[in-house]
Amino acid sequence: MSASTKLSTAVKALYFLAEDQNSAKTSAEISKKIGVNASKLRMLLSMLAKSNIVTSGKGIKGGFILNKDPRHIHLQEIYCSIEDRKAFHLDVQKFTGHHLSMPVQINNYFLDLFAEIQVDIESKMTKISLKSIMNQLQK
Amino acid sequence: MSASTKLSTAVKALYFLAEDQNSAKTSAEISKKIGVNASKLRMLLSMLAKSNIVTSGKGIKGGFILNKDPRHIHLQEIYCSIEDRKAFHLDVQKFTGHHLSMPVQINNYFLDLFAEIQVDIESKMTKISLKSIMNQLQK
DNA sequence: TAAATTGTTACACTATCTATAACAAATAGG
DNA sequence: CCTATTTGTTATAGATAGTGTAACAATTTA
Repeated sequence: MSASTKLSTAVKALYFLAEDQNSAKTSAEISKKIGVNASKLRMLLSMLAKSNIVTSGKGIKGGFILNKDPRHIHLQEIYCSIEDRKAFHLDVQKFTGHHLSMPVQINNYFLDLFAEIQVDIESKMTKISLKSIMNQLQK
Repeated sequence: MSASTKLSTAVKALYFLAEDQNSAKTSAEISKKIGVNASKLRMLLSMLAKSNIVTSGKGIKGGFILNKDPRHIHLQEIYCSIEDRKAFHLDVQKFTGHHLSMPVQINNYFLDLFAEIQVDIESKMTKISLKSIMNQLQK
């Protein structure tokens, strides 16, 4: 599952949970609603539980409940919870030459450039809350 | 080869060609210089030739020559030449439900968001020329 | 004790990536 | 015209990663 698919899947699940914060929803219910395999959903939701974005419970009365105000859940927070890699991870060809050789310098140049882009994207995602997405879609 | 590796590899090759625009360099020479397989380099360079960023010639006196002023070659141009996909291609989970269902709406939301990020990145890459990279590395 | 549900691991299948090889087509020089 | 060289493109075999699902221990409720 790509990082971007993970993110949109997590938002779909959280959106569904946000619609009713009173009763727990099972992975099977969420799966039916958003069309993603229940086992995969549990993998994502267990990570969101570790970040306290949702609470999870096992057993007959178990399932997942949103644990925060949707106004205070931001895309950046969701992303960090479910994905280790940078949002727009980029790699550069390794080159085992002299540390000041041109290829090594260019690798470093691109690492810096990509880091800069990463900062831009993170600042963008930090400004987007689950609530703002919900408002926007209901227009 | 990932899109980002392609880009940094192309820049390394172009950098090398920019250092001497008078004589053609073979893929074998470039390969030795930047540590990338000659066959792979030819694939990249043949695309750059189709975009007229380099010229290519076959035979004994053949090879590649930079065909533009490094001040007028921009990252965006290099990227478009060697890669069809968007720089930061992101995908969203397909969901074959009602066209106004929540999952479909969220897919569309993310497609828009990612397109917006793409525009930001392209404008950033448009401002960076090969010459500016060369200047920066020689500091 | 039984049923339900999470959390995690495993697994077979597919797809993608990687690195290199191979070779036709074109070119230059003699 | 012949030979050596080099690009441009295709193929290919092996490795790596992604996908979708299943399985099941651990936990919880009743």
